[in-house]
Amino acid sequence: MVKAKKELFDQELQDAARFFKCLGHPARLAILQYLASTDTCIMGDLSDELPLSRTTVNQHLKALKELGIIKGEVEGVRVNYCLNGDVMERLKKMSIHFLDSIHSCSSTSCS
Amino acid sequence: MVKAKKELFDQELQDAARFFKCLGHPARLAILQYLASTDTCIMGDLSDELPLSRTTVNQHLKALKELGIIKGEVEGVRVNYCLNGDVMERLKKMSIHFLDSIHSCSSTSCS
DNA sequence: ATTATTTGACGTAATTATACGTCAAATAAA
DNA sequence: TTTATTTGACGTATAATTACGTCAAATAAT
Repeated sequence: MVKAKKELFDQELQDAARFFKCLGHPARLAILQYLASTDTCIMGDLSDELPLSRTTVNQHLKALKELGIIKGEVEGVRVNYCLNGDVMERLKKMSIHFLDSIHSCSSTSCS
Repeated sequence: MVKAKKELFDQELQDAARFFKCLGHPARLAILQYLASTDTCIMGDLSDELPLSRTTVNQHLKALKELGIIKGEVEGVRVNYCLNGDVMERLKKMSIHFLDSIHSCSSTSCS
């Protein structure tokens, strides 16, 4: 790659793409599902649940944290992870807004 | 990477992740927006519109075609691209279903 | 018939993502 | 105090993505 070109697109598209990309791995979707299913969740719970090592799970958590989709409450040596309701809501709205703005063509050339 | 682990997750999660991943690049979102805005669209139109070379645009089109999100009608030497309404609808439903299934926790530990 | 368009296949370089092990620091338990 | 847990930082190897140029084949235009 000579140069990354993502920054040449509309900011809105970049933001949307970042969110979608973060949802673009089954491990991260599984993490979100697990966090939605429980109140208390530390990393060990996740790496027990997922077929991945602790370090890899940590990496996926980092990606989700960077977008603010999840947050971690430090409790001593442990960190209790949970979803960020506000960001999840924004993410949901953004997805629906974007997908609704895309309506398929109805011309005869598109069978 | 010793081995890809994606296939160890639920098929449903894998499918959802594949769709989200495909939406995870601003160029592909821009392509979808453009296709939604016009009836007739050949690749030259897209590479004029986007800040990317024709070959790169072609690569993104390929990714979208592989998931069935768009389709191309061959018209002589040209290919008229358009959205696949059915798949777009499925994608929309899947997104909403998945995101709705994730509701943030309400415990006191999650402020 | 010759020239111009348009596309997809192929190859390639650079970047990013994925997966994991090891280690040190911090806290908890013994 | 010593030992065990838990986490995040760091490094590393492999795979995938992104971006582009070149080329041949097919069709359209001259």
